[in-house]
Amino acid sequence: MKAIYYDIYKALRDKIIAGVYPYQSYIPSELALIDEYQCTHNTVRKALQVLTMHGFVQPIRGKGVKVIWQPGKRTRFVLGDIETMHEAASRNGLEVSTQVRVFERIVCDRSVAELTGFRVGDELVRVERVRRFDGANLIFDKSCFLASCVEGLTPEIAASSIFTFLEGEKGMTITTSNRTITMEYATAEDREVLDLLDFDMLAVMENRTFNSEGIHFETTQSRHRPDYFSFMTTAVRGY
Amino acid sequence: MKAIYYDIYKALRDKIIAGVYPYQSYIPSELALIDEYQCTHNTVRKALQVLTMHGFVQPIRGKGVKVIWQPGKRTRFVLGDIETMHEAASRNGLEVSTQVRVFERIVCDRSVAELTGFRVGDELVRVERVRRFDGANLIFDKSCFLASCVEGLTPEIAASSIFTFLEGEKGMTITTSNRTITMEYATAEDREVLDLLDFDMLAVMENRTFNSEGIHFETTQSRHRPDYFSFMTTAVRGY
DNA sequence: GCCGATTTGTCCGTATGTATC
DNA sequence: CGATACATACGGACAAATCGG
Repeated sequence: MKAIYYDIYKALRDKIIAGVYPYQSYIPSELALIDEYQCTHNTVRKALQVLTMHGFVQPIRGKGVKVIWQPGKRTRFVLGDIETMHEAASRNGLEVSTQVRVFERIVCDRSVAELTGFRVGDELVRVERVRRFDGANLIFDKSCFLASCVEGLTPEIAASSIFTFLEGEKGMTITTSNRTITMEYATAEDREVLDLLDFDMLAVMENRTFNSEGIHFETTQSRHRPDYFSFMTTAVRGY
Repeated sequence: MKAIYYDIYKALRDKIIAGVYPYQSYIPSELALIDEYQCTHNTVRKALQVLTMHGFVQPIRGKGVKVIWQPGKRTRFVLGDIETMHEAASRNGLEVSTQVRVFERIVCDRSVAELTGFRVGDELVRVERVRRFDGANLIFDKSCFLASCVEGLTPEIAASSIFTFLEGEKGMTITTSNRTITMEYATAEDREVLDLLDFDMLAVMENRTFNSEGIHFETTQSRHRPDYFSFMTTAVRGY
């Protein structure tokens, strides 16, 4: 992302998070931002639009652009943007270790197609990983990747970061991720793999990820122990 | 919303949902859309941007704009945009009835402030509602509204639709909603109020809603029976 | 491998409308 | 009423990626 509007977006976002522009205050006007960043109206507006859709500010006609973001009180694990497990973990000040339980090539049949959204006959790589942090196995990831998109992937890479591998070595760009969050009963397998204490249900987040070609190349089902699950997002009317 | 870009957005979105532009196909090019809607490049692009951020399409440089939306398989209840309980229900083909359990004015103290994000001393209206559909009490809503924003609200209105009242009679515009999804153990009160069967945990969605003035005027905690909870959203990298 | 046509991505400059103060 | 500030749209320019001849 090397666009002017994106630089402005990041600068404003970071100032809001740092408290330079506090909750309920107004950020500088469009005209002031034009002056500061030496660009046009439209470029500033694009930055403000992204800032708005991420829930940081709200523009009010005739008045200004008001900060509506407050620092989160929840510690625990928080998701909501596209980020790797390690990014999320370090943001929470945690060390994650990953154990790869399954790593195999399969051909997509009807039942897998139903679960993952891939087509019957697609060549897939199936990976199951257990995420351990805070001294317990807390997340169970069951993934399928389109084999043609992850050529060269090994169990060793899966244990560190698949996304870093894909975006680095394979030059792929992860773009869109469609998510569904539900709750499910823990299965016998969940109980065997995770440290569930006496929880009998899990927070399940399904993620269908598309690359910059618009190809659906990954479906991951992340099964979280309930006390470590927290998801944040923003909805904006009209946009 | 009476803007050209928004009309284009809606037209394209509806065609995608209707299957006119199926999954993995390309929608008409920007040039074709300019021709069709008699507007400029930029206006079309704004419509495409919104379509992208809602997870319907993904633009690919040099090729076109590809549809990545698939019809959801999940029945049950689905949330994800800003909509009223009744909108959501009718989308799922259900009749909802609402029972108002609590309706009172309170002054925000430290513990309420902690829970809701309002300031100590704010005058609030506290409402508790139980949503019944499919023959069972399935959702327990605990809300607080800024009293100054909901003058004239009655228990009768709360039983039908508070948002319709606010957007209609009071001319308020609901704009941004910051959401957090977690899982919690059911309390004795939950068990008393909801038909929980043998579920001992709930999906809890907290909603902090801002109006067009950027005023945080509502916090609602919706406690869902797990088997009727399903949340969908889209994350886009870069935007 | 090159070139030109097509398509999306970013940005500029301008004009007009609407809401607030 | 005028100044300020956000909202929408126009028209033009060039960059970057893709594809076919």
